[in-house]
Amino acid sequence: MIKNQSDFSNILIVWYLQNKRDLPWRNESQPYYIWLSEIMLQQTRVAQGLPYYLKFIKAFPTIADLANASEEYVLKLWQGLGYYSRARNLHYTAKEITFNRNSEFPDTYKELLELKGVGDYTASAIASICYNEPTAVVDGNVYRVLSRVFGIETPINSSSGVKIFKDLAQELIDAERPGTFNQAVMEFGARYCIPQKPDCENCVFSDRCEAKRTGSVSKLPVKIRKQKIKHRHFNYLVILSDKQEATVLQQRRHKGIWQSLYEFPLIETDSEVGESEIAERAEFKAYWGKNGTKELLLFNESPIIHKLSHQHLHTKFWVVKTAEQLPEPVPISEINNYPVPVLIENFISEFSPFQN
DNA sequence: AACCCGGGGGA
DNA sequence: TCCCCAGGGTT
Repeated sequence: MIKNQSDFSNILIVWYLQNKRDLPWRNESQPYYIWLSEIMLQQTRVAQGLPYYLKFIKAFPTIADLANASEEYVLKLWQGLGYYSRARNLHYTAKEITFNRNSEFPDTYKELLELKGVGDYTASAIASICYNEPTAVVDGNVYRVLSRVFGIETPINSSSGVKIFKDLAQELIDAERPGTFNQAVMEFGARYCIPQKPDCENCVFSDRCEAKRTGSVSKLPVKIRKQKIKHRHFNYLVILSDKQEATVLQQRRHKGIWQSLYEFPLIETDSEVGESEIAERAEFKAYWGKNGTKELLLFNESPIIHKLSHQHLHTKFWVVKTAEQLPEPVPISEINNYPVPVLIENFISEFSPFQN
């Protein structure tokens, strides 16, 4: 077992200094860059978030640049990264700091926690990395490392588990270099103490890891509940104007998936439907008019199943060629300026009339 | 406490 | 297929 706090911390930090990746935000101490990277990496692998981080700091070198951008442009750059409320909250908070707080970034855990989109993890990360405040981070990596090294079987997503792991991490943190400690635990979890088949024999904690001693590495951390997948049926009306120079996009305003992103006019049904059902819907008839729809044809015969972590979207794209004047036409040449879900982006890139 | 929110990658 | 990812917000 680990004898004391400095024992765990020292072993860990030695490993970290020898094995850490050279990531761009590790060369920064400006809170804006650390904040940006932490928001982007929430529930997101470094490999996936990295190109977005580089794109953002290039487009928005300062927090004021971000604050002065339009939400639509921020969402466009965020497109494909998922969890779009992160982008909306990021933009909201950039404006809050720039315009209401005299461009002064909060510099304590407590104040950071008040920012929209900043929870316990992110506030701890920024406070420790930027301001040397000894506040321990607890993310998926920390849960895994601590549950194994200390043999803790309390479910990580129970209220008692959250407190137990936070308290333990707080006991273990190196008060002299909290930012290094926090990043070290996470890096160790991400690169060595991995979910599946970690190399326990050569681990720096091999002689004191409780899970290794009891052979329970593969069972830790314990996690309860599994969300069940919900199936939905989407029918998109891909409107094509007479000369095929314009289409129609609508913004998703209500709460739910893809809030604030754009999509084609949507008909959601309880089950898969055919052409006759679509033709009866008011949403379709709105593009019918006196001059008549010239064509209604199905782009994909079998539904495209777009899989989110908690929903499967069975999707049909219905191409509607109409002679009607479109209410708010979107020129095809501008379609790529709109932030859209990956499901829509994939269709756009495959649908020949939308290619230049 | 339970549920919602994306998309991608690894085994 | 299933799991998980440098989590946070809402109800």
